Amino acid sequence: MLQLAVLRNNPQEVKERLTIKNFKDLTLVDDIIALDDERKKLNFRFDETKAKINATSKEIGGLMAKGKKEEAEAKKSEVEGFKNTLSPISDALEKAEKELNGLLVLLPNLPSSKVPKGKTPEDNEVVRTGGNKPGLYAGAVPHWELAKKFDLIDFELGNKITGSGFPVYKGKGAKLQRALIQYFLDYNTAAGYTEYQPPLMVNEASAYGTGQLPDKEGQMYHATEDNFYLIPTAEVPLTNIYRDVIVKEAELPIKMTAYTPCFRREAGSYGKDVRGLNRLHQFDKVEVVQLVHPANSYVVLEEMVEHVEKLLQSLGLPYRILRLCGGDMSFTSALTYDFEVWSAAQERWLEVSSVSNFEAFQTNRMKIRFKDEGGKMQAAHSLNGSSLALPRILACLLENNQDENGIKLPVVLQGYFGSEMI
RNA sequence: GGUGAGGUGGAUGAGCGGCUGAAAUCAGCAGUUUGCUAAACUGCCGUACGGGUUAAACUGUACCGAGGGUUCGAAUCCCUCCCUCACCGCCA
Repeated sequence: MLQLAVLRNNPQEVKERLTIKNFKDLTLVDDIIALDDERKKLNFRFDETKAKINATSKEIGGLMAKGKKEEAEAKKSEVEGFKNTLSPISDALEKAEKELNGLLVLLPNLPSSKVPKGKTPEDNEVVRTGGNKPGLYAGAVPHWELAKKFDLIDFELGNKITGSGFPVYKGKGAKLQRALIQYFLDYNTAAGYTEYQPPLMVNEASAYGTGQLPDKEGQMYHATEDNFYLIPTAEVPLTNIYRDVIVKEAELPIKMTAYTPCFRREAGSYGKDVRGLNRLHQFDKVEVVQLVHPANSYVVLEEMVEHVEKLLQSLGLPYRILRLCGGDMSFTSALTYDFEVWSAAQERWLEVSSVSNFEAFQTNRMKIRFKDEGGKMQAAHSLNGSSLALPRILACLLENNQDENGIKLPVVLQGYFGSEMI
């Protein structure tokens, strides 16, 4: 949620930046400011009237104590009058506040100045690439066939137990998952992130806090009986750890990491896009989240990008880093880098990580704040990134490293997995 | 799931329906003094939205788990919900 002050101080600039994000409904900005003016007026009148009521009520107390009943009764009817004028003001104020909030959450975050203009994924900017695309041997096949050949993943079994998009990992496949998770977490904690094991379901307030609600209601699994949502990413519980918390300036940056399964209903496409591990309803991911001082957030963003990049390098996967254009960015982000790895047998890039700076968009809504040196309350900035999403990493590891003898694992995983080859 | 107790400021913990935005203690911050890995004393020490000011000062309103209600007036009474603790039941 954008800060009202930002809109009020510079509505023209806000509109220009929203346009970069391909946001069309610019009159919303003016509507919000007008509504806020209205709210202020009502608020003033409300306070004024309430002050009279409070003062008069106090007098009544004094009069009663002195036994001056008649005067007290007169005051009572006076208060009665104030209350009658108050109630329409109070209703209007409540309505204005609700409307204001309702409109405010419709505005996406402003893109940072680095965001390229553009509307579609084609307009994303390739920042850099790394690694080499492997030349595959003649018998190379896509990962879903490798999964079957080596008995690593049973997709049909998942269909039976739950439904499509819920694969069953078994044997070496299951162990490789565990190895990847362990490696990723160790890599993150070595970089100073504190490991967490958060709940996999969150309440409404948490889903609202990170911006999944009200925006993406249909994309989350909803346990209606208890009104809990299955987390679509560890970002939700991790960031919410600090919801409504005023931290000390010296505590920043706060660095958190967690492995969790992620659940996404993903109303979506069919065919080759969702084949095998490409897109799932349940998948594993290790996430990193940082809460930082606003002055540092863009430096930290670059650090996080580098952090994820080195992780990909250590796995020996060819990758590219994209700076997302305005039209392809998420609602909440100010600047996002996507990481894609090359799936050699499918001959396509697969997104495996997304690293974003949200500036104060999430923290403003969640009230994650700190007191600066001048004693002023400020919203911290929040960032997060995947390090990494497992399924597509697994797909690329299998496809890119296959040869006549099997599948060779990168050195960094061998210790965790217990052998060099599948 | 059942029964009972309870949810107050960073923490502990008071709080007859008006004098309580909230005692006290601890922690924290600033200063004074004695002086030296510290003690004593003094002051400050919640958040949000307004008014006001060049900026302060000053000032209004709201908030004592959440939402309703009673009342001239509610942290204090009533209702609903949420959560915590204890005991019982069930159980990995």
